[in-house]
Amino acid sequence: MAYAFLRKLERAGPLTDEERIELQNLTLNPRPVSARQDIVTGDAVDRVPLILSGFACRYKVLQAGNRRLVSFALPGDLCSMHDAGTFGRDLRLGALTSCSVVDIPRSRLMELISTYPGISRALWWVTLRELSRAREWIVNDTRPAEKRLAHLLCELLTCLQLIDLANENSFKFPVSQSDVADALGISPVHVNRVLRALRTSGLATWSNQRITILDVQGLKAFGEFDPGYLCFEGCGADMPMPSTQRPLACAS
Amino acid sequence: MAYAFLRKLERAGPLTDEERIELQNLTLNPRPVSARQDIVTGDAVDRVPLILSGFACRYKVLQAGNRRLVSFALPGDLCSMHDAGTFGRDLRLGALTSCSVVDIPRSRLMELISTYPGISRALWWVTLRELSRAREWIVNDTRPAEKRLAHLLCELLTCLQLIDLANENSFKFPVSQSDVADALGISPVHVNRVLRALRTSGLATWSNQRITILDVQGLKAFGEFDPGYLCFEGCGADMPMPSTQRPLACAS
DNA sequence: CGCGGTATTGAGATTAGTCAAGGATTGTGG
DNA sequence: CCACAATCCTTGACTAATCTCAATACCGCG
Repeated sequence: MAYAFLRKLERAGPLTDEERIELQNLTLNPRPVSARQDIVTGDAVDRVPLILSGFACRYKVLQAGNRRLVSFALPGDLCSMHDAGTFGRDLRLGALTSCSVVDIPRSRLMELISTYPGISRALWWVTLRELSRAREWIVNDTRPAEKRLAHLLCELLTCLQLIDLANENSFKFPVSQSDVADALGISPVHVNRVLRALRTSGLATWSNQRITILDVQGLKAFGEFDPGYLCFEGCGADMPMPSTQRPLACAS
Repeated sequence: MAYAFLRKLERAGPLTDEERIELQNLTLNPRPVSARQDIVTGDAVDRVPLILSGFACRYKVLQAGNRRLVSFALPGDLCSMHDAGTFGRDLRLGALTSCSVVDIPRSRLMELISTYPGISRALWWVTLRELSRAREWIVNDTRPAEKRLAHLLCELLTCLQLIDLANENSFKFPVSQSDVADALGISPVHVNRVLRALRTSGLATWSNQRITILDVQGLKAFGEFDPGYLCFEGCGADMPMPSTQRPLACAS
């Protein structure tokens, strides 16, 4: 179950066996969360949720009553780690499908960060990646709906491939069109229409909870998708990093 | 000139006199950048730009040729500190007005982070704040244009007040409506129309490069502006922080 | 089989974009 | 200090994108 988590963190840079084991130990005793439920209820700032399986999202409910997702949370994603407390208090974390979640004590995470440079670096990387992705979503919001959806599908494909939840050109996606609408900031009806347009163009299809990209290169080009913002290259060897004990160093 | 910079960083938590002096020393020898010019040209990853005066922005140019801002950079803002290198390579930093900028050697910043816990914490805070703001911009993108602009004006007022560039209800804003359009993801013409609507509603005016909020409470309510996402409360005393030497601790 | 949620489609309303023109403002050089 | 150029602002008319409402079809599940 910890596979996706480790797989993802190792993108930041190599982990030692010891670090891997410590991280793996964090993933014991998961709890189920059923679809459409909030994963964090109340002000549980002392625990950091880690998604082990299922699709979740960070979101906010606007005054008009509509919801806007600011990011998806996929298996292996550590959520609201740095933005609980005074940060991101207004954002909620909800399960889109039924999920398996582990609540990691924040203090335990702190210990690991203080002890293991690799873990410190990895968690730094997670945060910077979030920032990069958030900004890409802002940019994506200025594209027309069709490109916007194309871009999102490419992002999902790429991120799910990383954790072996997608093959070369398709992935299971048991999420409603309404959820995607809230992720894109457009209406559910329009999602449906745009989806048809992509199907008609021979770019992608979505049926039986499975999204299939018929023309991967074509969809990426159309959606102006450049995976650079996903920071899969990790912190990079060219980055100045005076000491792995200093998380900031990793990214600066 | 370092006033805004220090003022801002101290929001994360108190700095010692020594830390303050070190930070102040970073702001020597600024260079001018004229309006409409990129502040960082080429791949100058070894230097971190700090805006001392003027309005700048992080932005990206889309395939269609239009530009989208992902954030403003105001006096005192340290830019692309953590997202240069592999992070945010596709984002550019441009001056909206003529600016005064200092290029801080990245290595020097690293030294300070490793040496001073207060500085380490402050720079961590800067990053998390950026994330929080980016997500708020995503949310704002789903509001209708009028509310979107209202929200932005509230954000600007609040952020500029912090560095004494705004009084109770107005601030100088020598930026074009086109720039605001790119920040909101709407057309310049529509910005103008929406502006008129706000004026007609008696909420705000913009003339002579000065934005005046006629009804601060009204505009905030209309734009659904809640300053929580700006993280002005800093890292908070309630946050677990095992050691100030560990930047991650501050925010987690 | 029937029910509830979801998907799909159409028609009309609304929001926002584009194009175009004229007016205002700013900056510059004589 | 003025004239000019350039940019920016403002507005109107039209177009395009998207939303809302509503009806129907589909699907999984009990």
